[in-house]
Amino acid sequence: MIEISSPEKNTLLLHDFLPYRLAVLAKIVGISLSKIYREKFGITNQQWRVIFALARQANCSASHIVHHAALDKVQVSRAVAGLIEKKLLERSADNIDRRNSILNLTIEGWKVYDQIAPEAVAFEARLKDSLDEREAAELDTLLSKLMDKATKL
Amino acid sequence: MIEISSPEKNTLLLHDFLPYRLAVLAKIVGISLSKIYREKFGITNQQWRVIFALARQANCSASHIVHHAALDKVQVSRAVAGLIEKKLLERSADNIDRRNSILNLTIEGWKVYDQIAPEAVAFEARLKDSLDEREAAELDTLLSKLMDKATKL
DNA sequence: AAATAATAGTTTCATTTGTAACTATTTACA
DNA sequence: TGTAAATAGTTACAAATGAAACTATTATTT
Repeated sequence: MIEISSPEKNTLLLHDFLPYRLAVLAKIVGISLSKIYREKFGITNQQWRVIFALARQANCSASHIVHHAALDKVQVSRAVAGLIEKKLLERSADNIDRRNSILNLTIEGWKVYDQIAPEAVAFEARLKDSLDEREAAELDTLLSKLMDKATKL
Repeated sequence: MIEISSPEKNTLLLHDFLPYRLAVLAKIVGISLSKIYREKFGITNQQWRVIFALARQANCSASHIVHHAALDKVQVSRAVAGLIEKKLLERSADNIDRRNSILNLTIEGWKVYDQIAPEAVAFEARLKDSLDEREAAELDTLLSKLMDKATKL
């Protein structure tokens, strides 16, 4: 039996390697998106996620954000400090458990959210533009499956 | 006509937001994968990409790697310097155009590649484990489309 | 041929990030 | 009750990163 030799037989193709593709795609998308909140409002990606999470759920603690924005507690702590300094967020004490802080967007914070959110939605729509409805649904399923698997590796 | 009010009508769901999902997935996958080259060989992600690119194409310049490993020239410069120090890579001069360097894996570099590559392939296979053949092909298509779109935003 | 621009790559410096150690408070348990 | 463990969050320090300035060489223009 003849073995057909191929130059790529044992050579990994970076371009096709799934972790690489995900990293490059996520980075490009992230940089593109960040222009919306960074250039206009001087907000970092982590700060944006905190705003995003607080818009969804008011009166929550930093650790709540940790679990809902895929940030670690140091990142949240720093993002919150930055947002408080910008007066987009305010912190009050939780008298039931004084380890917790209670976080809320300020009026200004909501204004920023209300300006960025529609642009973010539009950005996502443009990104998905080349996908039809079936493909978009499929993408959703595939990302969920991969996410699920990745957290169990 | 009655408009059904939904509490989420205008609230962006971070969890469903495509750029966020891509960022989180890529990060988790990347961290998981990095254990293969980081813990065993003390190699960074960027160094790994350079090795990966050089395994594919020997005798190439740093700028060739820039274009084939999604790194900028500073990242490549630093990764190359680190790999030379580890004696996994060697640099020679290009006498036709002396601005270029000519990069090659050393024997040691190939040994490292030969150890990591199969593990990387196995890692990717595990990640794709939950996808059937059709889904894997679909993922490929969707990532290509998104990548294409993202570079044009 | 001299001056200018372009390319390849490196270095520097300021900012960001990650890890670990820390404070404060609450919970568990012996 | 008192001591240890757990949780919430911050701070400090080292390492990684990004942007800009820099060196060296080659290409282009006049």
